[in-house]
Amino acid sequence: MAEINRAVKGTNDILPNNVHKWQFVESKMLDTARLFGFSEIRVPVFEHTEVFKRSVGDTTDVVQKEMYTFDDKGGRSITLRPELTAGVIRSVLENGLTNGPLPLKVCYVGGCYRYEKPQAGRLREFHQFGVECIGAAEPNADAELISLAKQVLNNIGIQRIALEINSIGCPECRKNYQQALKDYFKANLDSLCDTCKDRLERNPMRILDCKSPVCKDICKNAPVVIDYLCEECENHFSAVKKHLDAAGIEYTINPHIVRGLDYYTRTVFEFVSGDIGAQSTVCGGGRYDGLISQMGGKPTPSLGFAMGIERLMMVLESQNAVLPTAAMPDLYIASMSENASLKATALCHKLREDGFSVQTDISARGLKAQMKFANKIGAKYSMVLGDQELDDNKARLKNMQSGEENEINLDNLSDALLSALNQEALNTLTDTISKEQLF
RNA sequence: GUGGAUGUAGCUUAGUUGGUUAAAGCGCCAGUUUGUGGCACUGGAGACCGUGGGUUCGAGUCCCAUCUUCCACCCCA
Repeated sequence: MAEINRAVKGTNDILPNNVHKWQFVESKMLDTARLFGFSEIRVPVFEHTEVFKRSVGDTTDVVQKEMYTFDDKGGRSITLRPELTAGVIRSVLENGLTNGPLPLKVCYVGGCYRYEKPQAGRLREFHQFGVECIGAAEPNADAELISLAKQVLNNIGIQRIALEINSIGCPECRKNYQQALKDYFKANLDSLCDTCKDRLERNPMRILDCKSPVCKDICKNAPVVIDYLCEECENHFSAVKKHLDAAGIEYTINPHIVRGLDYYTRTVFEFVSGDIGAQSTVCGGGRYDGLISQMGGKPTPSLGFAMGIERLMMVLESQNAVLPTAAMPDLYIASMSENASLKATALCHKLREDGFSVQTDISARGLKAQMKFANKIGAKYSMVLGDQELDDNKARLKNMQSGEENEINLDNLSDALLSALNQEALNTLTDTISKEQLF
């Protein structure tokens, strides 16, 4: 098939028949974040390439082989954001937001771009919801952030989700740990898989993440970060755990969580789902105390997380979560003559001004076809306009579910429709209430 | 980047050992007393069988290449 009618590899369209699910999920996310004091921030889809190299890390896979980078016509090296933290921090610094009251709490929703090989839960364009809390050093900030993530997941209807936490320490204690790791793995060098041999010098912590059975086996007895934390990091981590306990949030400590982005320090965490295949991390985040100074700001302890919206959608799908259904039109007006069509136009205009969702025939179809259409689009009410109705200035408002009809005066259409819809809503409400009372 | 699977109407699929105008269901459009939807019936539109080569008298069926999609590695959300 020609390129012109095919989406780029690894990209997805969100079609009208399920865009409401996205709208629901995104608005829940932003609403929940607001409860914790976070305001939305919107930053560009692309940045100077350097922004990502500096923050995400020059040696990471994301920067080395996954970025969409190009020169613009002015000769600037531009990169499509592979994640949003970097751009958000850039914006925060550029606009002097750290000079305002701290902590600064911002959140975002947006597309990210990574040149990867697509598979389940992995796309080249994907969407993240995330938050950044800037200027908060205390351990209860970490716990608050995790509790926000947890509540977001709850509020969109995710079930069976596991929280795993770890501390990877500060640059100081990590130095010792990495040395200990290297020593340990060097002793087992021959048994390691090839990729892990490479990792040994570059980033030994990644070996802990390896899925190869042999490496996994070796890792069982490897030194654990937590044992190498300096006193401050140790205290911080145990305080985080206490606050999580206080909030009643369950977690397991997974010493193998090693975030792939360079900027993380101390607390790191993931929410993992067993329902969506190999790409099971649905939310990842942690503390990045060094990032802001790395980006040219004053040292400012900060933290954040990001969630993959597509992956969350997959979890919801596989858990058969009940999402709100799309809003249906309130009324469909069928018309049977030129004059009726004119009247329909006038009525639609008025009703829409009054805030109703109304449709009428714009395809010159016969009455029967119009009714079929009204049915297919799920109109709650329908109304037929012909010469008779125009003469009487009256029509019958038909409830499409029950088939009941009520004669109404066309001058009072808005009021009649409103009270019909209200009655309907009331009925379903009392219906569900009486059902609940049965139990 | 590596590996495995896949590709026939909008969707889900059938297509016998290669043999005329490639089927079906759903969906779409239109009709079944010319003023009323959901059910039923009838009809219609819609496919260069992913793409490009090759083998053959003849290819949706066989071979090669390429692309897409899916799954895993890797990496991450």
